[in-house]
Amino acid sequence: MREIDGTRLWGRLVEVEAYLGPDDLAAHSRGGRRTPRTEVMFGAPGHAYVYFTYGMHWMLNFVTRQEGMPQAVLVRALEPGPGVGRCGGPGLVARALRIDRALNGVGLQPPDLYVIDDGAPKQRIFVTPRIGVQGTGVWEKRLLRFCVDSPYLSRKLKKAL
DNA sequence: ACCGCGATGCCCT
DNA sequence: GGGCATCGCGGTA
Repeated sequence: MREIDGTRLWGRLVEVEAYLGPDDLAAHSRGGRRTPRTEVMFGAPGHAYVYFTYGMHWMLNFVTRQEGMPQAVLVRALEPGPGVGRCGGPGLVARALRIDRALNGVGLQPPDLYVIDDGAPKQRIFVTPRIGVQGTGVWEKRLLRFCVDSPYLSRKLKKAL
């Protein structure tokens, strides 16, 4: 959920991935790498980790663990709320919700960026391996992608199911 | 439907 | 200087 100039921009979480640094070889924080980019992940939970990749895409993550434990959840797909564009993929999520470097490190609270339980019915959660993490040994097989059955999943995940 | 590839800039070695 | 937690296009079926 975001509130920009009094208007709400939101989507319902349908697909996420966990990155379990420092052990996780697919995580930016693997091996305890603490760099200007990964710094936010080493901080307190409940903050946004936003990074830039492929020269054009921003990725939104939520820091999840206590200080010093650099783990985060990547938001891969949302069911778009009213007036929100397609969110089926992490790059599209950031574009649709107008997320960029300005949100890196911010605490998850209104109005800028936050998460709520809107009371929607609970759904069964499916797990699959993560994609785009080749070359990470056992970590590319771990079931660290979590999703619900939804028409708004990312393209690659639909393929994996 | 599937696959291959180019875009494009920043991070880290 | 290599590679990247991606996306959409254009080609082949």
